[in-house]
Amino acid sequence: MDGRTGTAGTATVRRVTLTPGARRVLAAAERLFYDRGIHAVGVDTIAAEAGVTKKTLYDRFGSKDQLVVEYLAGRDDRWRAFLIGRIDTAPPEPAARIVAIFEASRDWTLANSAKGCSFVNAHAEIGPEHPAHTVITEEKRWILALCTRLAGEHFPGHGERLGRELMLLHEGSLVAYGLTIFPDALDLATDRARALLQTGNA
Amino acid sequence: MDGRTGTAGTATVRRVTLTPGARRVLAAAERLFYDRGIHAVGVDTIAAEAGVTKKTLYDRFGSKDQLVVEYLAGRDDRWRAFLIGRIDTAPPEPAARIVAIFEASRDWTLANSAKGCSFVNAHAEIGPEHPAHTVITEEKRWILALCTRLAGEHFPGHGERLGRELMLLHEGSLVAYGLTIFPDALDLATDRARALLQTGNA
DNA sequence: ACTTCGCTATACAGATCGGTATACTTAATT
DNA sequence: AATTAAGTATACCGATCTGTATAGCGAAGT
Repeated sequence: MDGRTGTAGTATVRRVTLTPGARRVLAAAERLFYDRGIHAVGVDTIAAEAGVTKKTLYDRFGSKDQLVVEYLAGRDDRWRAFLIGRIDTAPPEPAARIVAIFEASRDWTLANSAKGCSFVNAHAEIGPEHPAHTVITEEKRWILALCTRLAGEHFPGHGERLGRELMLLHEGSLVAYGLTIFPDALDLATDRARALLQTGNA
Repeated sequence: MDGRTGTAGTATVRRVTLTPGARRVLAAAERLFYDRGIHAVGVDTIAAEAGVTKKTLYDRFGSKDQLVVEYLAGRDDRWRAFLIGRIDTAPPEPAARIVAIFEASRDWTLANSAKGCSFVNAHAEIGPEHPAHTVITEEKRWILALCTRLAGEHFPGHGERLGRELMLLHEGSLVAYGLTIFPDALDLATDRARALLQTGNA
């Protein structure tokens, strides 16, 4: 996948050349931003964690804002690629693919999102004027569109409604897991999605 | 309700005397913290917005961390009082009371939470070591316990599972609304909750 | 051979951060 | 009449913030 224009890509193009130093900066930023929050982490900390000078960081990314964009766009890329891989290897029936979404989300979240959805968390810290804001909203619209399309194939005429209902379960499970409200949130959401697809409107 | 020990109260006690100045500080902090995020707002900004000197702010609250605690505890108090009022005036049947929760959440959110749940958003910014962390988790556990209890009265033996499923819908709707993924999230969650209570396990 | 690229090292700028100190005022309490 | 509480005004502290400047180094490309 070149930049962000592939099957899973968005309109946001990768603006930075990922030199070895830039890669380490991005890796450090992803960890620190997610764990501690965007505003709580300074560029000095990121540079130190990456074992890189601040000049390298600014030569590659130009600003902290842009680094935030790359942080979210990078997670977006990897998550979409992961999800698409799971969907492609799932049975072709739309219901099975929807279930595959929830199972992929569970596995991804267990491995990468102990504090919940990184996009939701970033949204809490930045306003609409921030260049990373569209990355957040587009990611959510993308999953919604995916759920809606598959739900429409499964239950023609009810794609819109079912897609949104699936999104409620999906986003709810990430919050419940991230805030440790209850432990089995990710599996519970999968169960509920399955039930929703069987009855259509129970 | 005295402090935070009433019907809707938690273990967190109000540690500050709410003098007129302190009230304006808290009002300004609530608005700024919610709109811009906790780390993005400085104490100077809050004091200026409240029309108060920084000394007054520190005389009343002692630290920014404590002000964050009061911010979240205050929202918690008002939201719980609002919700309990709605539940008390709803029909006594547990199903009707659960629906009342979702309708109350919708009305409260429309009036106070354009950017989604303030506790979820705060959780994105602070770690477990922050004194406000327990305010967040206790608020979520409280609603979960409330849903679980009512769901158990409605469907004996299935309170735990139904309560959690209701929480998925509730938290999901706040995210979907706060990130404007789709506009009717709050009403849709109410519909889904109603359906869930009718079939029990559809 | 010369230039460009990616990088280190260090120092610095101006602003803002959370928090404190000092001195004064005003109103209510005792 | 003396004290206390709640407040203003202002100045300051050291730390940290984002971002820039200067100088140099080694490897790769032309």
